[in-house]
Amino acid sequence: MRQAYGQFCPVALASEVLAERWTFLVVRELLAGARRFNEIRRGVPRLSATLLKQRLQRLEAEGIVERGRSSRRSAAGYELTSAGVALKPVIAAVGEWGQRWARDIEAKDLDPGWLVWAMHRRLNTAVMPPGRTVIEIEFVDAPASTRQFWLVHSGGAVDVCIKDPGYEPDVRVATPLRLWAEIWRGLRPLKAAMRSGAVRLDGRADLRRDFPGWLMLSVFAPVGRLR
Amino acid sequence: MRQAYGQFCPVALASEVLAERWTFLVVRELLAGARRFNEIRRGVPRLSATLLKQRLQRLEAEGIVERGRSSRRSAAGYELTSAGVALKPVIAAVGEWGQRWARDIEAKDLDPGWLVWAMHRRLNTAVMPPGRTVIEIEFVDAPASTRQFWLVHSGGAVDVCIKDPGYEPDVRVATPLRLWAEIWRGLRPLKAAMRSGAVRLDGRADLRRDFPGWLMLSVFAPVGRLR
DNA sequence: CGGTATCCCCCGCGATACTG
DNA sequence: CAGTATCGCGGGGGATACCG
Repeated sequence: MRQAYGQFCPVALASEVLAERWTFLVVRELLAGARRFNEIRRGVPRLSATLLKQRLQRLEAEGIVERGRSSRRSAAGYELTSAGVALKPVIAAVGEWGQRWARDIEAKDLDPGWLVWAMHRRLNTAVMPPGRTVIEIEFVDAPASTRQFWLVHSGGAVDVCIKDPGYEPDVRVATPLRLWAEIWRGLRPLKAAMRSGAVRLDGRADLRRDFPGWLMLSVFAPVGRLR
Repeated sequence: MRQAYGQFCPVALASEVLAERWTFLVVRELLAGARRFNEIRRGVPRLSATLLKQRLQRLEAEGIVERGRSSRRSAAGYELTSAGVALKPVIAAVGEWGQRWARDIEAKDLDPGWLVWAMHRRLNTAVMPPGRTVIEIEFVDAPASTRQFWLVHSGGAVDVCIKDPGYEPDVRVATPLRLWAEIWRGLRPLKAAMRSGAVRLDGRADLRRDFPGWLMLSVFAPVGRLR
C-alpha cells in the first residue's frame, strides 16, 4: 500500500493497484484464460516467481483474484473475481492504445518463445483438421536455441514444444522473426509475405492453402496503427 | 526505458509508459485541461516538481505530450498530442473501474485542498449568476489550516482561494469532510444530506436553492459502485 | 509444480536548497 | 513561475539456491 497517492479520485485509487509494474500483464494472462502459476509465467517469462507471487497476492488482497477451490493447496488455480473480469475493458483500452500509438518494436522485444506461446492460444482449432496436426515454426534468423518450435493440435487442445515432438510436421513455416511478429500484429498481410517468398510454407497443398485460416493473429491485429 | 517487459504485446508496450507511478494522474490532469506546470502540480499535490518534470519528459519522448509554442521557454505549456488525447478512453476505463471496484477511501485519502481543486473545475458556470459569485466551503471537522476555502466565480472563470478573499460569500457550505467527499463521488445525494442537516447551507434563499445545480460533481459520479 | 529464502545492489524518489 | 542540483535512504526486485 505504499503506492497511495493521497487522493480519492477513482483514477488514483485504481492506479494504486493497476499501475504497478507487471500487473497489467498478469491480468492480461488471467483474462486470456491462464489459471496455473506456471501458465501465467509462460505468458510473462521475464517476471520472476517471487515477484509473480507478490503481484498475485496483491491482486487477491484487492479482491481482483481468488484461489480456486481444491483440497490440495497447490492444485488450486487463480481465478478472476467479478472485479477482475471487470478489468477487461481496461486491458482492452490499454492494448488498443498500444497498438495504435506505442513505440515501434525493437530487437529486444522480439522473444520467439513468447510469440509462439501467444500463437498457441490463438489457433482456430474449430477449422483445423480432426486428429493430430503438427505445425513447425522456424525462425530462420534466430539463434539455434530459439529457432524451432512446434505447435501440436489434438482434439481442440494445443501444445507448444520447444523440442522436436517426433511427429512429422503437417505444415512447416520458415520465416524471419521480425516479419512474423509484424504479421502477428496485423501490420502486414500473411498472404503477401507468402507470395513474395519471405515466408515459406511446406507441406501438403491443401494444408498449406488452409493454414492462414487457422491463425487468428493477435487480438489487437484489427486495430489500425496510427503512429 | 528500464521498464521494458521484453515482449511486443501492445499491452506491454503501452504499460512501459503508462504503468509508471503517477503517470495516469498526470495524464488525467492534462485531459482535464491543465497546461501549466504548476497547474498540473495542484491536481497532483503529492508529486514533487522533480518527478513531475521527469514524467513529463518521458511523456514527451513517447510522443504523448508536446511543449506549446512560445518565445519564452517557461511560457510554453504542455499539451497532449493526438496520441495523448487518444488516452482518454484508457483513463475513462481506469476511472470507471476505480469507481465501481476500488477500495474504500480512508482518512489519508481525504485531502480537502484537492477536493476543492477538483470542485473548481466542475462548477457549471453557465447556470451560475452573472457577475461575481463567492462560495465558501467549510470542512467542519478539518484542522484550522485546511478548514476553509473559497471558490470565486467571475465571468466563466473560477479561482480557488485558501485565504478569505475579502468578498462576502454568497453561499456558505458547512459540511464534514468525508460526507462531502462521498457526495462528490456520487455515493450520496446532496439534497438528502442538506435535509438531514449534515450539510448546512447559508446565504440568500434563491442562491441556496440553485446551489446544487451549480455542482457537476465528479466525472465518475454517475458510475454505480459495485463493490 | 508452486512456491520460499536470502543476499545484495541499484535506482527511484523524497527532501531540501538554490536559480534564470 | 518553472524548474535544476544534490544528497541520502529504502525497498523493489534480480539472481540464485533450496523445499514440500
